[in-house]
Amino acid sequence: MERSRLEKLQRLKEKNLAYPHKFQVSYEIGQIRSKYEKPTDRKEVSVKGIVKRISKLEDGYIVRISSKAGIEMLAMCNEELKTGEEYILKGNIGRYEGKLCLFSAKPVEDDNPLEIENLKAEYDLDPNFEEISLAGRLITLRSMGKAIFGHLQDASGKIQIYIKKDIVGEEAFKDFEELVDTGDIIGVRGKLFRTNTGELTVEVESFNLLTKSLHPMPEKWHGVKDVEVRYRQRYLDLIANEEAKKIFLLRSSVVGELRNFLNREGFLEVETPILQHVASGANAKPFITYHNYLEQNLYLRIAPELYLKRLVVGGFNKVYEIGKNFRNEGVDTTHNPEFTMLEFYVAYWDYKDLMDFTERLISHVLLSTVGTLKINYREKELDFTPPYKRYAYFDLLYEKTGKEKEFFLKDLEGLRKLAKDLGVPNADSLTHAKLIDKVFDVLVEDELWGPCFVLDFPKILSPLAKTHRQDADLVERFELFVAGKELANAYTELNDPLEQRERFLEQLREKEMGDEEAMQMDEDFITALEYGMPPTAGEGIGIDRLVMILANVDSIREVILFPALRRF
RNA sequence: GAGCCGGUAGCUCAGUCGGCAGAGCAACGGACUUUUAAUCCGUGGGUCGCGGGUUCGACUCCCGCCCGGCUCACCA
Repeated sequence: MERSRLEKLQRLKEKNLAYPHKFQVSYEIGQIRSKYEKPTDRKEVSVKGIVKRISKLEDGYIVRISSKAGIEMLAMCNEELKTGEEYILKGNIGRYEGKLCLFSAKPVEDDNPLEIENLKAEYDLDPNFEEISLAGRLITLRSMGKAIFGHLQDASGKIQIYIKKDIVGEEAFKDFEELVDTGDIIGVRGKLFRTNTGELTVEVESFNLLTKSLHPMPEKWHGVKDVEVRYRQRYLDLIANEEAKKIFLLRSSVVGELRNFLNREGFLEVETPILQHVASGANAKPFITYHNYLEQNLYLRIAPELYLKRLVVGGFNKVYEIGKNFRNEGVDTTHNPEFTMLEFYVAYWDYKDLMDFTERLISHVLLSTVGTLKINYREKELDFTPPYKRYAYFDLLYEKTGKEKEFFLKDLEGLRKLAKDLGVPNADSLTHAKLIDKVFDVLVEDELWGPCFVLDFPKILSPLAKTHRQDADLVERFELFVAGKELANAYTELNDPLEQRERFLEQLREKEMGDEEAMQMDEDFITALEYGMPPTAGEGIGIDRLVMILANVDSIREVILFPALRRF
């Protein structure tokens, strides 16, 4: 804690001004901005302006340009402009932190450019001295002597405040100067106006310090870069780094739109146990915990699958759950020990119905969050316009190796040799199923860039999927691949309890042969199947990975608010 | 778990060959009533991740440990 701030807090306490219980706000910051700032639809325009200030970003420059009369806006530009020079800039009109901004701006010759005033008149409305009260964290302060400017911020946006000695009075002005720091949370009451440069601003008539920050804020220009601070103290990341905040707002709207879509399609949202007696439904190592009263070990679920299918047995024909799964495995850029999955099940559908449905679901999420089906990921385009390409599992392997399905399923030693030649680690000790999986991984997965379905997996990889109607070696299963990563996994569900028991037994044999991730037998689930589960299809979608793709980030930690880290 | 890279002021980062620990922002004092990465003048601020070792002398070289990043292995 910083000593000067503690001393200020002490004085606030003496004046009985510290930590008030309530401050009435008339708007959220983002609300008042959207009331007076119209959406821009990215129209291409040319604007005339004088360059006032240039700031370098990682990629290009952000430029403040001004009209002759001093009205200002921003421009994002890749070319280096000269301060003080007048340019005509052509670009797409948008907003950056609420301010009008010309994106992809390029200097051009144009005999009929707009004035900044024209754009402002169109998109930025006159607040007409509306009386409002707002609160937020004070993130910048610019003292001019007898007047002070600053910005208040919350997750919805930021807004400028203007504190004038004449207006707030001698004593309040002195209090502000002596007791308020950047980082404090303050409430203001006053009139909305626009400054000479055109920025929406609260002319403060009175203010209250609501909460003192006892630590200085991260640096305003560079933000917080240290990932240890960003992940362990995510609140600082959210305050200081606009990009980080945007990712989590995006994540929230993705999850919201998934719910909207599924609810509209007649699905029922349910919650199933996270503490389970049997860790099954996926191939993974579980976390083990202990329940004192029950006097037994429980597992944190590795998947909700077997419980959701029990609900289909119970007559809930369309169910879904969005929730955490827990897997006691490595941590890296695509794996966090707890991660969020959407799983849904539909009675009387098969996996082909699910492919069509997946295309509709993804389309809905993309259009309602990022607003387009074509996005850039890692410098390459991803086009989610349906239909996605569909490839049969063994066709992909045949293309790469010239070998047919029989080779992979029957010639274990030949397969083992192929795996070794491909450099698959521990090829000598892997089980048959693992070998196929690894070989597919090495040969094919990275190349599945555009969204595509891989379908008809070998049965030995899929203990819960129904045998293929045309080929007893296969199951009716598909995975959706995007950017070389598995994004969704789905199949026609195995609903024959006798066959399901055999498949579990096969898994137990795999476990004995050294596959630690082979599935556990779930007798209670088989009992449920014995009562009869209708023909059903089910699917799981990794929410974290979906958000990674939409946010164009390559680490799962960027889309999880508090990712798993070692205790410091 | 292995290999490589990193940890220096509240934040972002420099620190040469082993020779007094640096800048910008933030903070503190002062000027400034439409500024906006405000500007101008001045001041203070360090367990150089932790612990050993080498050396007259270590942020710097060596060893061990902690934390993180990337790559790999396991996994979605």
